Amino acid sequence: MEVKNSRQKQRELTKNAILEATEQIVLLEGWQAVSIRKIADAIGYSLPVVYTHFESKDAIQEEFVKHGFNLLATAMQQTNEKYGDAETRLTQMALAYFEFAFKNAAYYKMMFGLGIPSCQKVQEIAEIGKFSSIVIKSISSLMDEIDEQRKFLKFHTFWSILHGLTSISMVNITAAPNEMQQQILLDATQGFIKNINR
Amino acid sequence: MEVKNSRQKQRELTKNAILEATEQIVLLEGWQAVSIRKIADAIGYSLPVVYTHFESKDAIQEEFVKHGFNLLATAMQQTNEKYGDAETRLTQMALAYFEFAFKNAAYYKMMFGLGIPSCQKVQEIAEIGKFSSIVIKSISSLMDEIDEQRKFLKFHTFWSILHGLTSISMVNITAAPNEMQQQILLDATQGFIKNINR
DNA sequence: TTTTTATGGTTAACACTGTTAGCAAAAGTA
DNA sequence: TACTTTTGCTAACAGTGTTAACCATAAAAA
Repeated sequence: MEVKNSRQKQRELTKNAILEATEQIVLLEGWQAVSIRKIADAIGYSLPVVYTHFESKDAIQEEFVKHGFNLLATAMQQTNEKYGDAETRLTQMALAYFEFAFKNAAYYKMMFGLGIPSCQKVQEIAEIGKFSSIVIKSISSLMDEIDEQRKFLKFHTFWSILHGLTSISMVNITAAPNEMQQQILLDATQGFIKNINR
Repeated sequence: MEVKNSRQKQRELTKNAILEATEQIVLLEGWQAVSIRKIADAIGYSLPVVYTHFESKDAIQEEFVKHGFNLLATAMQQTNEKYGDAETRLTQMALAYFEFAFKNAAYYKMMFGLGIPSCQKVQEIAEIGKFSSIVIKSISSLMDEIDEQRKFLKFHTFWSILHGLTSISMVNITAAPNEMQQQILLDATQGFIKNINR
């Protein structure tokens, strides 16, 4: 047990207040709406006080990224404990991951640096159609069925695999070596092709 | 053929100059380093001139997102034409996608709103370890092998699938319906599990 | 108890950012 | 030549992250 005098206690309290105030803004308006002045306003102190607890705005974000990964880890832990069979366990973990990301969208976006495209107009960019039609054509030549919706589903799956690997490599989180990245790509593609006709 | 007087010609020229100047900055320092004043400086005009060609900074970005998807589409097209066998064609497309993303990293990041995490410090966040160790444990219970590196590879593959689907859904590019997203998730997970022992 | 010393907090400023209003000069049209 | 339209400018507004200079007040030393 460490002894804390009232000074240290006070410091910790206002540091927590900063994080809570920031979370309020993040959840309501997203990280891009966070400003040091807003935080200072919310905790009832003047602006430079924030800088006595965090050396920059990035430092505050880092704290949130850490917290986000902690939340994700516990969500996975809980799912892990709930199911006995290894296969359903992994499937449930996939669902839990997905659920986490959308229930904590603000956190997830911060964790992976997502969110610049305005989320509204991007849907209307026609250029995406060119890309998807080419890939869909290539995928459907491997499929027995000709159901349009299943083709679209498979395309979305394939694209997700590609984009996921790419963006994780790009943010360089796990710092996997270069030749491994290619192996991962081929590994995932193989699994996709194998499963293409269910 | 439309007749363009010298006024329209001039307008188009400076518009192109804006895009080229912006590209220079984007390629050298990334999109976050782009400012309207820098652009104006580069094209030798004053600041508000930029606003006579683009109504906002977001509009400029939109242009780049479009251009990025065009580049991606032609890369896929070229790969598509090069290979006869459907299976190798799809595999080569996966490789081409990956190559495109890293050769045009600045574009790719803009297209998917990637890049807030500082890319340097994120690697050192210990909290990621908790998450990955749990998932790796769950994956390895499905594997016959006990090679550490292969476990890590499989984890990376699984994570890529999850993150890819999540972030594409979150940016909401294709606007796939909600129940389909879950199907895609299960589809990809199934393929991954099926292929887990090669 | 008095005098330093450290500390929590303040205001004000710097150097930026995107965006817009108002005005002067140039170019095209009558 | 006189009038209208376009083009480009300076200056400003309202923000942003960050830091320097300063002032009380509380703790520590004399």
